[in-house]
Parts: sequence; structure tokens; C-alpha cells
Amino acid sequence: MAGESRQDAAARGAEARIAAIWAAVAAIPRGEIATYGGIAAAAGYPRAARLVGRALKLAPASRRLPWHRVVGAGGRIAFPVGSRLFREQRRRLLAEGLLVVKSRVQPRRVKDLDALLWGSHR
DNA sequence: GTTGTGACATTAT
DNA sequence: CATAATGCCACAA
Repeated sequence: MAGESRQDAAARGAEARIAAIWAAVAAIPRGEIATYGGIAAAAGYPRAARLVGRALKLAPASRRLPWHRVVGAGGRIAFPVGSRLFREQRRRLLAEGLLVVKSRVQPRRVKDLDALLWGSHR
């Protein structure tokens, strides 16, 4: 029987990786973020961060992936500051209650502890 | 088959 | 903070 070539196997493997990455991205909870490296590791391919970027670029819009929740190391948005995609990602993150300052997503932090302890109560 | 590039990361300088 | 060097995977020229 016709065995598959190495290239065929490689292509098949690539599809599996892409699918695993899409699944990992889809699993990011609303209001939270993950890094490219983290997604790669979660998908079972540590140190393949670049693959994540490629997978997202190839993802069809119909997939409705929360791609905006994927950021670079240290919470950095991976697009050039001011570019169309940069603004789009920042807008979506802000819409989920995340704070974005200078191309960087700020760590989740209690907004106003005083209010939580004293103010909102009555 | 080699080279350059990319929605990246990590470490060193 | 910026650069450079490596590692990683896929793809185009």
C-alpha cells in the first residue's frame, strides 16, 4: 500500500498541532489572558510559541477564537503599537475589563480594596 | 538544500 | 530600556 511520505506525515502533524492550539486558545476564560508560550505548552508543544502565532493567523474568523486573549511574554501585545490589529486587540481586552497600558496588559489587580471593604457596604 | 522571515520565548550582555 | 544569540516550527523564494 502506498505509504505516506515524510512530507505528508509532517503536514498531517502540522494540522494536528494547529487544531490543538486552537482548542487551547478557545479554552481561555473571558477576562483572562494567556501567553503564546503558555498556549504552546498547553497544546502539548512547549517552546513552539511561534507556531501559536501562525495558528492564530491561519484561524478563520468563523472559528470565533478569543485570539485577543493571547499576548506575548510579560503581557505585551505582539502587534506594532497603533496598528489596526493592535487597536482591535486592545479594544477587546478593555471590553473584558482588562487594563492595557502602553502595549502591555496590566496584571489583574483589585481595583479599589477600600471600596470593597468599606464603601460598597451599604 | 539553503536562507530569510514570522501575531514568540528565554537568556545574556 | 535595547540588542544579540539560540531555540522552535512552518513556509516561501
